[in-house]
Amino acid sequence: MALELKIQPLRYVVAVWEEGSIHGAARQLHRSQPALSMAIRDLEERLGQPLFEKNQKGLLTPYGEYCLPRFQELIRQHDRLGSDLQRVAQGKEGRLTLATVPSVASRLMPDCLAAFIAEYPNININLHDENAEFVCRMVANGEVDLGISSVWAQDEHLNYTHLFEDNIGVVVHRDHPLANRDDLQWQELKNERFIANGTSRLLQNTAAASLVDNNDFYISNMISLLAMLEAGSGITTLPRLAFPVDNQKLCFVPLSEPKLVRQIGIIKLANRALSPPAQALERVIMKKLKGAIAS
Amino acid sequence: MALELKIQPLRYVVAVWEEGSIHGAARQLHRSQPALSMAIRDLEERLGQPLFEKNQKGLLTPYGEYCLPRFQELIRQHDRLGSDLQRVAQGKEGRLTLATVPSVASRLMPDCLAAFIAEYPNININLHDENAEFVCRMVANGEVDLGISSVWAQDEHLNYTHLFEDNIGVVVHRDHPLANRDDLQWQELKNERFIANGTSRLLQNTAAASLVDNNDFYISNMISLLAMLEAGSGITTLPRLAFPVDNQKLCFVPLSEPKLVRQIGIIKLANRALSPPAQALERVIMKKLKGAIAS
DNA sequence: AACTTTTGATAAGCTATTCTTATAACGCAC
DNA sequence: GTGCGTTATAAGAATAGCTTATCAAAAGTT
Repeated sequence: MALELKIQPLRYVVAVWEEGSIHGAARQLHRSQPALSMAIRDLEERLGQPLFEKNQKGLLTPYGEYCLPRFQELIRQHDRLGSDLQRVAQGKEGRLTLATVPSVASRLMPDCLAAFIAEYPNININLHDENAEFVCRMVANGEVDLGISSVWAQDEHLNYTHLFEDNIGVVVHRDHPLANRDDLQWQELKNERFIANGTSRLLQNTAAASLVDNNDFYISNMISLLAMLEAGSGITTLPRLAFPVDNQKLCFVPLSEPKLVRQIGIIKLANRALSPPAQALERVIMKKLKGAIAS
Repeated sequence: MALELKIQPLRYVVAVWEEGSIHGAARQLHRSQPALSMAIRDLEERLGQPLFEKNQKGLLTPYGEYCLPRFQELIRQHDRLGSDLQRVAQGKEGRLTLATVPSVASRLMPDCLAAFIAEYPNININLHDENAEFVCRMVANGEVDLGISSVWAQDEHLNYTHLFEDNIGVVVHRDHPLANRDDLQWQELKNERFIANGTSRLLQNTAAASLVDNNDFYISNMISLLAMLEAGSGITTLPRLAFPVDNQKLCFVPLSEPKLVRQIGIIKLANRALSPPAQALERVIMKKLKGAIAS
């Protein structure tokens, strides 16, 4: 009942019509003449009507005239789909969504994405910056293809690929007595006014946890936080990458005891393949950031 | 480069997705499980990306999710085209144009077309009535698929299939002295006022030609012609089929010397196949009219 | 008109695809 | 682990699609 059409014989019909003869079409398609003869005869039999007038191939029957544009239409749609799927498969086209923590978004992504769009100019990119927890959640929910973050919580549905470590240190005003030190132990901060921020939870469950625990001064916004510190109103901790490189008034001093790092890596869904553009971006990121050291 | 997609494997992908497993899909499609496995793997390789997550078939990769609706779309278009072409090939759908002489159009076509549309209700029919010359010309020009007419002129591009003969006779008022005769010889009409009409050229090159030749009274419109005759203002000749059956005031008397007939048959283009609906109508016409005698 | 050239049809055989059966490997539940 | 349900793999059969060779028919040439 169904009548299964194959694309190839339809091409033959169109070529014969275009060339005006089976021979010419066969030459153009790099096929032998009987190949076309037989394929077209088979198609005609399956349709139940001849497409070409007998004794004068190249001239369509009325039914053939009805069929021809429809054949061409299906061939067009087929070919369009074929090349579209191929471009998407190769990551040359499509949509890419990713989420990173703000420091990565502002310090590392510009370079990565520049390299990416140079190679894949037709990808629609969507970059979210959120805190580590939210990045993981967006990946887990499928809201983004890829995340770059520290692991927030062990989640068996998520897969973490390590990229580099980011040292955590203390941020103080350059006039502060602790400034210009090469390293610090957390106990030296006991009497400082500590301002917690979004990254402070990295101290939880570490030796320095009490810095945060005994504290109720919290500023989430980075700009406000820095302004506060620049005013000399306290100190905070930040991962090095989150500390603005060109800041004139503040100093970053690594913590040596305990030495604290946040692990930055690629977060993706476990047991789930990446979309082709995401695969491509992952390759770029791995090449650029694998083993990099925040500076 | 091109990437040739075949419809069948696309169906497999859709079925696996619908059924949630290769096994289920294979059962539904009456194929073996490896057939689907291999076809899908081949497709994935050709695309360059997996469509299904490994270890959990039935779950699409992001790329697979991109592909699936497009596969379905192409399959839909393919199937729609297939059934459309099949319906058209069987003459169940399409467009049919034909031209006949007016007498055939009004006396014979109603029956024929009624029988035709009973069998082929979805054909768009277009019936022209024109004189024999014009019918032939429309067929020759491809303006209509089929003509029913007498042959106007020998034309090697046209093909004539005889259907029946139509006697030519004299039409007179019932009060006329010649009325109620069984037959007539043309000489008996010499002194009558002869009104020529569109069918009078059938007398050309016959023994009765002088009836028309020596005459300059011509009425093309059948209604006007009949009104003229009913008023007793003259006589004319008509093929029997062109004489209205239920006319109360006029009589039709066949010519016996010379016995004149017009040949009515199907006119089509030589060396050209008919459209499927035209083939279907031709069958109906042959069955209904072949050898019929005009009465 | 005979001859060559061009074109399409047919037959036989080869190859690649596509399917089947049989069997192994895997993941999952118990 | 064992057992069940599923998928992957291997080997072989069926078929679809192609090629070469050949013939027949039509069209163009001399």
